[in-house]
Amino acid sequence: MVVDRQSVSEFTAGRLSIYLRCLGVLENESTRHISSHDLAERFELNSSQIRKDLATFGEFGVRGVGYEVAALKRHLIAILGLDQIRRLAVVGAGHLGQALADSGGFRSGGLRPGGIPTGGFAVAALFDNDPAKIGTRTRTGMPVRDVEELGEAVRGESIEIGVVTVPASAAEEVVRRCVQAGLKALLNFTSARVNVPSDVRIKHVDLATHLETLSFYIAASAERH
Amino acid sequence: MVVDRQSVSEFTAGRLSIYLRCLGVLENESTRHISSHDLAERFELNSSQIRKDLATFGEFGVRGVGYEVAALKRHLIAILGLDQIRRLAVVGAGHLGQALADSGGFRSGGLRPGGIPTGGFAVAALFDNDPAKIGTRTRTGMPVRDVEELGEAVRGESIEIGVVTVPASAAEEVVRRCVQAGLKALLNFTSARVNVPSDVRIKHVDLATHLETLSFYIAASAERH
DNA sequence: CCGTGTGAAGCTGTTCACAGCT
DNA sequence: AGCTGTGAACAGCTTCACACGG
Repeated sequence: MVVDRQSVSEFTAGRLSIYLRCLGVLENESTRHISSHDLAERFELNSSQIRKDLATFGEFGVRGVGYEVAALKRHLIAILGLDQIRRLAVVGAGHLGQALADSGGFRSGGLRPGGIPTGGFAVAALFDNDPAKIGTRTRTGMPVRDVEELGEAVRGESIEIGVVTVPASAAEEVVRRCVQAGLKALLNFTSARVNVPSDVRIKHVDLATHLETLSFYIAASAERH
Repeated sequence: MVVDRQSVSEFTAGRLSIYLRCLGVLENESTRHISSHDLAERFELNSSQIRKDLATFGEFGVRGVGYEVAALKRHLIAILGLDQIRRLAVVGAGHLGQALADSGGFRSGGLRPGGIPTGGFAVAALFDNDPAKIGTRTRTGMPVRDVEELGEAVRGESIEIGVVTVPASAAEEVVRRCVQAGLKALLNFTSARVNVPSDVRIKHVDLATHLETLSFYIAASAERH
């Protein structure tokens, strides 16, 4: 099964990640097989959508039976590229950047049969441009490095993903640096909408907008003309 | 203009927040009027979409002229319910929860003509269930309170939005408590997909899924059958 | 007979194009 | 003449329903 990954929608890609999490739960409960219908019922998903999403990448199920939990989980790990550790650079050593660096990334793949972790994410380095912060360490001891070293670090330390946690006013400059450094995927926590070349993926996690959206739904209609 | 807010899509609501930010930039540059076309060009948006989104809530523009920046900004602030401070409770005093509490919420509305802040978000309290953490303070001095006090605090301190930053395994229990306490909007940072009653809004900000989605797009197709 | 994989139908969100107001 | 507001066309995502394989 060959698919152009870039043509897969973010909706689908995001759900693959959710399915992976569900399968992890089932595996812990020693469930060996599951049908799309039962999976949907159990985790409040849609069974047709599960089948469609999976069918994009191959034929993983058996008609009349369903899917084998462990095998499907392995496939999803491979499809999502989680069978290796992916290294992150956090740029911006403010409260949020330090918190993310200290949380140590995320274990995604779970454990292989032998108990060996299969992959996930690791924060490889934390950067800032403030001389007062450079050289200090976070609570868990991760050093704050000069953002001037970013390009060098990305190339020398196999870093693939940039996490941008600077003030909005610095976002454009920092994203430019990340692209320049060769990062192909960025997670942007600022409220700035920054443009990147088409071969770079950027995801916006804009907390202000999320809160404002919630505010919208709980607001009484009070607009006066 | 009367609209059932619940029927407005999250896409539209999110864009209103983005438009508000754009108008803030224009206001700082002393731009008085702008057409949907120029607004779209300037911030890489779509002009038809801007007009459609705004038209949902009223007729804010003048044909042949465009929109008045200050007036439209005021309308958006009212529509988004940002003409008052909305108070947040952060539940989970780990790295992320403390970082969010210390970042002090977000100023959304900007300044009124007189320089008075118009509104935004304020972190009113931080909770945890770990006796070792309760009673301690964050870097900026915010106290960590016992999650048992949540209901009382929500009712007594006009808290409207809950921010869930606990481990995934505790998410369901914490969300239940938030709903019980009377919170009508939740921002969930855990990877657990939790169900809430239909009168409560929940937004999932699942960092693991965001990273896994990025991983998907940068992964070489390596699935072996 | 059961459940997957999939074309077709349905629905939602986006873009187009123009009538109508200033 | 210029630009908004809006119905109609379009695109993309979701759901349905069933043929097919086990």
